[in-house]
Amino acid sequence: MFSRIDSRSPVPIYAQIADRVRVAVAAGELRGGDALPSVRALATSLRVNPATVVQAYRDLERDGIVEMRQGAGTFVSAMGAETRSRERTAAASRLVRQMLAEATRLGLTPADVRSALDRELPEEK
Amino acid sequence: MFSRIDSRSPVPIYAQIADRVRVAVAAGELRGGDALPSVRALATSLRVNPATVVQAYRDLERDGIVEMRQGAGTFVSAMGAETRSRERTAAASRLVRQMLAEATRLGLTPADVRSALDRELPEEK
DNA sequence: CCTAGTGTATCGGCACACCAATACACTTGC
DNA sequence: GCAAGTGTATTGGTGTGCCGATACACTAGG
Repeated sequence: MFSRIDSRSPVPIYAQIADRVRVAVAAGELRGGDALPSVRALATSLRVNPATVVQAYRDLERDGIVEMRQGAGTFVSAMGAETRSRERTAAASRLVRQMLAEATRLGLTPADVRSALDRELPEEK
Repeated sequence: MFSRIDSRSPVPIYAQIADRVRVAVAAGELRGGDALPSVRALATSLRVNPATVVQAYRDLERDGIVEMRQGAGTFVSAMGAETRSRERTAAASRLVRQMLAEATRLGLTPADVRSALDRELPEEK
């Protein structure tokens, strides 16, 4: 599950780890209550420092994806289906708002962004 | 034109300067051949180091927005209307592609992004 | 020419993100 | 209880982006 970690990538290792968990949860491979690898186990497995794994897990906890219980382990938090769906739409909105702000920063209009999205996502049903 | 520069902002000063020029050019306030403030003049006006202004101008030059001529000054480069329009669409595409990459990084689908954009931009004709 | 004004180049400090190392505190299971 | 395994906290090293300082090279105008 954590096979591909690139230490030379510009995206930090802790982000790569957290992203793996995110997509695994989003894809349903990990469900509420499932245990994640322990900080040490994952760290030695990835040839990485435990603190790096901790940072990844803490980010996930801040976003409500997992819960860290001292002495016990780290587990993906149980979320109802509609809560999860709401989280997805909220994340998407944050992303889009941030992009729109960047667009106006560059002198682009919302219409420019919309047509660009239509261009990048042609497969529309 | 450069009245509002926030040195405590997380976005770097050189980016703030470059952005000002970008929107001024996009809005038509600056046209091809117009001279920008000299590196030193703008630097002292903003209470900023000349090298910071240089970095902003170099970024603009890399993007083809301006041309720096040693000993002469910095001028916005003359671009045909269709060239400018092509630049806009290219910039918008870059932005959207980058956002889509981030979205998949978070386990979101293109459909999530599209519906989020529809939600954020309701005024559509 | 040559001076004043322009961009160019290089160095250095500062802050911060990233990550390794190490010692500490807690929970579980026997 | 207590040992093994878990998360927690602190410290420090390394790299890099940001920006200030200073000296250099070129171009215009008189």
